[in-house]
Amino acid sequence: MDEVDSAIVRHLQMDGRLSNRALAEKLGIAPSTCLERTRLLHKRGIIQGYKAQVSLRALNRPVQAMVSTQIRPLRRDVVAAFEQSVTQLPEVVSVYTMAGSDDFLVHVTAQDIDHLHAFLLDQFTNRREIAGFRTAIIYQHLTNPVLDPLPPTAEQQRA
Amino acid sequence: MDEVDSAIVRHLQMDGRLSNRALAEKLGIAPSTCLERTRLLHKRGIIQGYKAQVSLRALNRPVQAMVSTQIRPLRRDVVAAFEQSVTQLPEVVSVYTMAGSDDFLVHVTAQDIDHLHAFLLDQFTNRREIAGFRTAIIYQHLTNPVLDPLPPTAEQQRA
DNA sequence: ATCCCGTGCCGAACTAAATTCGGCCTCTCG
DNA sequence: CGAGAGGCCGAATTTAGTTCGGCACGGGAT
Repeated sequence: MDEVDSAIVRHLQMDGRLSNRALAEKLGIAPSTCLERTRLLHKRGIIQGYKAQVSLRALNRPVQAMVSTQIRPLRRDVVAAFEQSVTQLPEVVSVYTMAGSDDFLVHVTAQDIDHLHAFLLDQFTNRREIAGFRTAIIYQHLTNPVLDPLPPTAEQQRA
Repeated sequence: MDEVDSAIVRHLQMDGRLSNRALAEKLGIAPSTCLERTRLLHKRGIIQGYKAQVSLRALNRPVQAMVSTQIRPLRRDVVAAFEQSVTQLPEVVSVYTMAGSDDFLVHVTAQDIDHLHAFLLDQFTNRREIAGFRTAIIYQHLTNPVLDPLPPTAEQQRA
């Protein structure tokens, strides 16, 4: 993970479809070298994949909310089942498993407030393991375009 | 936005580097047609771009936390300035602007707990406009791989 | 019913990119 | 000082992206 690798990661975070040639040119290296580097970044699991960014508005899901959720009993199998099933609901964008008074933060999207309410009544109120939840509307969700690597720890250096 | 468009969106959410030819073959349409469709999805703003998914662990940032933040005064300019500056900090993954008792949820990453603590002391404790914040550690963050479009509203139908 | 036009799709031709691979350079270790 | 490994390069090949002319279908007007 030298400076070239980290530049590759930075560029591909901004534009995941940047062509290998264009990327090579930006970095001042040969396309074949760039390809090799990028392949290694995949193999090492540093680059996990590529995703299209889709407009929630265009998908007709302009309403977003964060649902703070507690489940009981807080057992391994119950936690795993909750994460697994909730993540796959179409209204759910992502699930944060938390330490603290809330066990999960569930980021959900809906067509409008009525659908959000219906979704919560159907999927949350009904579930036995859900001991309680609070819903907060999200006005806006901003994302940092680039996450830079940090210098490796002493432990990672040795590996 | 017919069934073909929505299939394109679904596939590109799962694999943003899927080649046009491979995508066309999956859908049973000609590459030229598929290219045309995909271009229109960009032009309409439905597909906003592509991003490489990077492993936070490989980037040496295994610790994640959600920081619930209140700012005062809750004025437009103060809110905008906060969002803008915080989103660009390297430790920040994303910022949710919220309704309710917390004004923001800030998703942050760090090398370890010590760095997280230092980051909060440097960037949050110091700021005048931050009236208070609570930090909760994130054990895990799962993401739904595919967000499907919802059928259009009556209002959108007319457009 | 028929003609006309617009829309969308197809596939061949062309342009450009991805990929492979042999060779070279450099650095390190014996 | 020589041998080997690693990494990089660039030409050649394979594969993909892109353009464009033409065809088919469907709707509306005559």
